[in-house]
Amino acid sequence: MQRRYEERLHLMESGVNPYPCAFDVTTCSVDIIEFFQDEERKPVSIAGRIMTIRKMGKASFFNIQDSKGRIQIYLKKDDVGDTAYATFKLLDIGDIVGIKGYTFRTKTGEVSVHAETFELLSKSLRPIPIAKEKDVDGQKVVYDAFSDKEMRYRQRYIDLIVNPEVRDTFIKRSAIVAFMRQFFTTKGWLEVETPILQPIYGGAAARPFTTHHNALDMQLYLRIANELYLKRLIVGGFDGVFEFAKDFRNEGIDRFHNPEFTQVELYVAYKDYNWMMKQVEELLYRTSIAVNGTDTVTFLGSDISLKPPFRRITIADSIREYCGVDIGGKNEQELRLTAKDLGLELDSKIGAGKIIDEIFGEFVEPKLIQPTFITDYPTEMSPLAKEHRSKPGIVERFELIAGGKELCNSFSELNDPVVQRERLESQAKLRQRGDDEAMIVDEDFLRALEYGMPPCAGLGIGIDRMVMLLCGQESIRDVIFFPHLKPE
RNA sequence: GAGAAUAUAGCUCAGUCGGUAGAGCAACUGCCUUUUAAGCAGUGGGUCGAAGGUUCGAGUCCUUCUAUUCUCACCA
Repeated sequence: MQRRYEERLHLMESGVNPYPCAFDVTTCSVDIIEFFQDEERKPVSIAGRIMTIRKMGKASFFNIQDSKGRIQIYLKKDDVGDTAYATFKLLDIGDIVGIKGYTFRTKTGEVSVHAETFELLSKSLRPIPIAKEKDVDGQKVVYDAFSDKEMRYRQRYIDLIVNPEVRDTFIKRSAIVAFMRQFFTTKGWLEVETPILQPIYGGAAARPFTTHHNALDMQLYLRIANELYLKRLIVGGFDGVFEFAKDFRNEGIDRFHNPEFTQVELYVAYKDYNWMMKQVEELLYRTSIAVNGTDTVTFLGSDISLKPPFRRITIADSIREYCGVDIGGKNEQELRLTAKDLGLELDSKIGAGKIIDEIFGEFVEPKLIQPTFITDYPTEMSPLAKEHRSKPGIVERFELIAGGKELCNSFSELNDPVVQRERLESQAKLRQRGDDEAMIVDEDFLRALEYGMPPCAGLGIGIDRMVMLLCGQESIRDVIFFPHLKPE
């Protein structure tokens, strides 16, 4: 590194600006290769980072990498002159250069750029890890790949330079979000923004991050969900609203959880959860086709088909199917015994709904690899969902499970302000008993409902998990640029 | 929060029974005008994650700490 600092000074002394302002780029690596025609000496101007250098005395080959890929450059002393060639010899892997020249094919058949002039665009002072690759029978073999996961996450910029598949994943993530946004927008729904700093957090069962507003001298929370604000907008008269939202939950970290994560929430007036299931099927299928060109993805070693319709089964039926026990009509005590028979150790504080959720999460969910709508949850587990139109004690709610993990959560939204108040107040009681994930009574939200909210279907989709599924990535850290790590 | 594993050169990794630190690539110096893991000859490069301890002597054994990875718990 010391050497490179000296080189930078040396270049400046010899009249080369190591950090010029701009360079006129006319094309990119993959376009040159794609549109190459042998008879043609097409003039090009291209820029990128030097990734390999092969010096052979008075001529050299090197590869540059731009945002699309790599291309080989041929540089000959006779063409660029003694001074320029001497400057070239001072360059390092990692430096960013601009080249003007023309396209040609080498003796060994590689489409390349014959440089006529080149210009240093940015001097790199730190060596980047070099991964060399070789074609063996058409397969790319990579040697000495930059693979230390901690460094890859801490210094994602290097990961992106050195490991092209990482870049591809994030490009696909962007395409997924762009497609979903277009999907929602063309249906006529409005993209909105709601507060991240909230005086009362709500909309989910989770522990929040707290922060403090100095001027107002008040405690604020980073949102755990945006549900209650979006429903206020439905009260306000919008037919459909959605928000791609960073949410924050103060909980453990593993390969499915990051403390900040992205969720899209959607609320559409006059619809119910049955309608929403169709929307989810259509959305997943079309997104997969749009970004992958196929409706099948491979995740954790399983082929998953996203072709509608997805299987639908009630949570009670799913437990009957996978555990062979019937939970229908059982009270808390009976459910507790059932769970014990299945071998589950349960906290004595949790109620009937939570017991069902535990049984489901332990024995059913991991087995649901193909996309499956689990429907009709116990009311107790779902304080914001509307009572089922025909089944007592049950709400109109579904979760979509795929690859053994929850991807979406949705319900026919509860819009009876009196019932909603009762539900939140019983949450408050759970809270007093020590359940720090129980919800808080949000008086303004209840006031909004009292003015009248139309029937409404709501949906939340975990974007990170959806990207994992569609990209075949097995860790959430591989679909978030900068996953949370402890400080170095 | 619990358990297991890992931490050695810029990167990827060896390092035997405790005896003065090794390789490939990268870097540096030569040679080389169509190479592609370019080649050939030579050179330099280390607080062995941190702090203690045992020992004549520690990369290696012991203790504590830190970070990461994986699994489990909580959660989406």
